[in-house]
Amino acid sequence: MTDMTFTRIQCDSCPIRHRAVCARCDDDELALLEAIKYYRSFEPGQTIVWSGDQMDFLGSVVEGIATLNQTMEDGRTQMVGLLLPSDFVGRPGRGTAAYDTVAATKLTMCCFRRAPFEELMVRTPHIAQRLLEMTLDELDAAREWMLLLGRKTAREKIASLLVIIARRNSTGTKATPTDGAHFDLPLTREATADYLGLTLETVSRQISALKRDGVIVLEGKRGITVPDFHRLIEETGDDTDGGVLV
Amino acid sequence: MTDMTFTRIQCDSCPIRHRAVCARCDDDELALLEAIKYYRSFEPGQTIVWSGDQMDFLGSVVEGIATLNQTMEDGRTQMVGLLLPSDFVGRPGRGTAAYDTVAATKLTMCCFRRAPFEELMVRTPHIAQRLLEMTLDELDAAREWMLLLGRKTAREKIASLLVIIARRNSTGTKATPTDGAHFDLPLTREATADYLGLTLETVSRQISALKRDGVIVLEGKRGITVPDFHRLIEETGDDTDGGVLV
DNA sequence: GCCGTCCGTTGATTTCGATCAAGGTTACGA
DNA sequence: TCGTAACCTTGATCGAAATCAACGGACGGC
Repeated sequence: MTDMTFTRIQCDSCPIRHRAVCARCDDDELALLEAIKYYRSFEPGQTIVWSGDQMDFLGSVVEGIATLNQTMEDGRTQMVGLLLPSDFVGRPGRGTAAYDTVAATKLTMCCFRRAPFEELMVRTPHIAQRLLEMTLDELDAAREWMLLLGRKTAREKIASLLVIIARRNSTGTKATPTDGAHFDLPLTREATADYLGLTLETVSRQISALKRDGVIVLEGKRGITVPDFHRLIEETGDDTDGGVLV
Repeated sequence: MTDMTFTRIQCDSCPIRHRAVCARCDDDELALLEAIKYYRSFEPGQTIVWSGDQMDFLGSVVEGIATLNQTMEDGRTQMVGLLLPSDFVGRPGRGTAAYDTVAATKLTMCCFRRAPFEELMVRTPHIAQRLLEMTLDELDAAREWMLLLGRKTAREKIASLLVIIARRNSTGTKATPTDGAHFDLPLTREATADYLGLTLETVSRQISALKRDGVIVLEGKRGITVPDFHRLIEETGDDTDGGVLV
């Protein structure tokens, strides 16, 4: 299989085409994007970019999960971004990474070389408009995350994370999964702790507590089944009257 | 003074023109913006928009301070946005507010009616590009805030907030104020607590502690002088090697 | 098979910030 | 001038999560 064929095969299912920058591109523009596009793979735990490094590409997650992390001098770490398939990575107009970008699982990214992408963006207004929409969505997610970090209890934090993962896993954005939903927690206890602003011991204890109380069922270390999804949502502390907003 | 005159006078010093959406507008476009623009004033404590309400305008803060707040069912509140003069409010493409927007001080906003503004945005690509830049800046700020909420101690949180306020107060973005910098904390202890994910008692205690340790000097309840700015920065827990990034 | 490493769990104890409670100060209106 | 309400401070105590510590299971290499 040649590189070219590989690229085309990926492209058919590439979320870029469907949910990200090219959502409204015509064929000519898509051809230009194809020309500056390439794929990269990473292993779990591998750091893609270090904070402060030059970052000569932008891109989207095709498969797997990446995280953005901020670390203080003394080692305290806070995750500030969780990138699932179709999420965009990198900031147009700035070539320097502000955060460590780390592969949490086996990861495939679809990258665009920075300079030609930014050129294309200037010539193609709806790319900036689409990126604006995506960035506003990310800002909303960040603000919900801030409520979680600042005001929720450890138990509510865990429940909230499970709901977020379950929702992104089920088809359709923001869909409420059916009862009995099953999914894998894609993060280690430590990464989960960094997401939630907790220690890994507290994460472990609270997951055990939710299991003990029958809110979730564990299969192995990572597999999770939710017998009653509404019950889990109640544990998050969020408004239960459904996500009308966002 | 007629309304029209008032508008024009404000416009000369209106941050909209200089730092927000019209940064690169030509005269025709500016004239269009003028036509759909109006000013609104609010008193401290007044809620501008409630979460879930219809929001038929977008705009910028001209003078004073507004906050975005998220509240849980049981009353726990987290501030998720602090809007200083020149900051943009509202989300193009969504007419429903996601957060409570509250005036923290006497406040003047410059508003654009939603429908014509969004029309103008479609016709004028660099407005979307400018808004994208601003939104990315806000996202960066939100992520720094997440580190603060998730991993910093109460003392570090207070110090970080003081640095943020002092920097925005001094001329030039991200400038490091001179030693002896003096400014007013524009938030009540309660609003400060909602910003930092603390209780108002803890805020009060930590401010007293920083005063006791000579890091800051208080003048009245809100006035603050920083004798040694570098000393304050050390208290934030952030990298001391200066904001090379952002 | 055995060893070492990584990941996760659980227990004992400590600690930081929350909570409960009491006053103090300032501003403003009657 | 006094009274009151909003805002702030400080003290005593409590509790949730951090920290310190030990252990167990899964996996991979030798």
